[in-house]
Amino acid sequence: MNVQTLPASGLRQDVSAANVQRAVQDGCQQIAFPSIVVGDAGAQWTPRRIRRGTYLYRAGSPSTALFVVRFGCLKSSLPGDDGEELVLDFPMRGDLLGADALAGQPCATDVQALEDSEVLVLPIADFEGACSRVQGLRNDLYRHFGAALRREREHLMRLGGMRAAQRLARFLIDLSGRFAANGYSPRAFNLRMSRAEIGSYLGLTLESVSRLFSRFQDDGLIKVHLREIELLDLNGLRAAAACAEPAAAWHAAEAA
Amino acid sequence: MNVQTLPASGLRQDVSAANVQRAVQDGCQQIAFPSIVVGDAGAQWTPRRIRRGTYLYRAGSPSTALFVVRFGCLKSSLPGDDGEELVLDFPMRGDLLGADALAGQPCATDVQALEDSEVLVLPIADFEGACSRVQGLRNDLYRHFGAALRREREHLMRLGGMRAAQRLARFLIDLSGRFAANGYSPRAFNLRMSRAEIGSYLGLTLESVSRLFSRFQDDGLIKVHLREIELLDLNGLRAAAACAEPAAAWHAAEAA
DNA sequence: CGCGGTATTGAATCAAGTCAAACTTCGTGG
DNA sequence: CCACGAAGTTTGACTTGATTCAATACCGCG
Repeated sequence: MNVQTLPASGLRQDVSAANVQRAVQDGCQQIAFPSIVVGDAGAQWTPRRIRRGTYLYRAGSPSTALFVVRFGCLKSSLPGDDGEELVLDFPMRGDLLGADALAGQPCATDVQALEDSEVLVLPIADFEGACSRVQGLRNDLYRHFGAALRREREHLMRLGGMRAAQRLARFLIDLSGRFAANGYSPRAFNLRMSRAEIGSYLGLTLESVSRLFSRFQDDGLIKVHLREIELLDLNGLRAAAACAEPAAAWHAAEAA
Repeated sequence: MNVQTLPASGLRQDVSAANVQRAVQDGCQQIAFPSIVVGDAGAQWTPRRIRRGTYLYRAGSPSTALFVVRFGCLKSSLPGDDGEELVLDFPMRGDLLGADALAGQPCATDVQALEDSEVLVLPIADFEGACSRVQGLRNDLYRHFGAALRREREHLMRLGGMRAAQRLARFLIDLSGRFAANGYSPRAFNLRMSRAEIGSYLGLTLESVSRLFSRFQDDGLIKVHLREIELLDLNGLRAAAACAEPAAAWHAAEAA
């Protein structure tokens, strides 16, 4: 098992396209919580709905529970001192939230639902008890932490050493994989987030994001209209994601 | 206790300047492992020296242990597919390494000593046992994970929404705090890393880093010669770190 | 139908990257 | 001990990718 390989997951086994998408380079985001699914004594987890636009929690508020996203798409962001927010992640199915609770720290981020979503809640008070009862919960947790750190590293890589086009291409491939793992099509999906939010996440301005979408479309890599997006040329996208030379491979197609 | 506040630490109590430096904005990097220091049954931790330039572990190798840095300064980096490395962090005293072991994953990063260093080693096989024996170890671990995530968030912020000068200023302030917490002077210290490594860490080129050092020096904020650095005007640096407008406050001093 | 929020597009600017050269420091070996 | 070479650093000139400012277009909704 190497870095790219994912741990076997009970959560994912019902998803048909998962295996295909697993290969889409950085698939690290799938965090499995088999112990939750198997469930038995894990009955402590209670579902909770979050309507679009509402917050699961806000930065600074006391952290009281762990959450696992069951479905939907959220946004976790760091509210900047200047009013501007910095988008850190778009948590989706299987992602864990509220880890600050374990450390006994107040919430460090805002978490808002980008669409109607549902999370499973485990009050932190019940955590130790649940751990001793549910075999594997703690291991799942460790795995999650590892995955979260790896995910952030990926993100750092995007922000640190990549061109704008690369970042966006990777982002799309990444999303494709995650949506696929959630049972949606890996080729055509619906961006839950605005250009501004994508920009913040990728360290770009919303205008740059918009421009790049247009350029990708002109190059025949994608078809995009507002938040509807279709990936036409996965390989081309991968090339754009990998290639430091934007004028190379996928640009040649421009002439055709 | 809020986000900025640090947990009480046995590791730090002998350090005189610590309290002063604690205030230096994002002091989150101090991860305390009181349970190690208190030690008693935690005798499982064995020290290990790492000479400058040698690796503690390499990406891809099986992860066998947890490590806590006792002294020295290391570099953890993601070896890029293209040969270029991406510097993720400069672990120092109190920082935990090898968390991949908990998740049962192979090492994801290279970790190399930038100076002669020492780490404490806990073989992963002994981990559960140590947890049950040493009260608080698991909590320390959770705290560490929380801190690590918060630290990465900080880093993301730097890379995402900040100008080059801001990033470097924050980096210096950050380093100052960490060195201080390790018993060194917060005002004058020795950079353990090259310009290229700083650049990689901050998402800049080495030339940009060099230029910015020169500029800070011209503006009277610092004095720098090779890797010897002295912070002359902490407040000015903080202003540079905070201010999105590089031409503002601290630039006025240029005229004087 | 008109309005507000979101997205696209264009033109001008600027920060940072790239390429290249000179200089310093340091370790090595003649 | 000094000369040499390698590695790391500084600085300059130039290029360019991305931001900024601003105008226009579009979609959804009351």
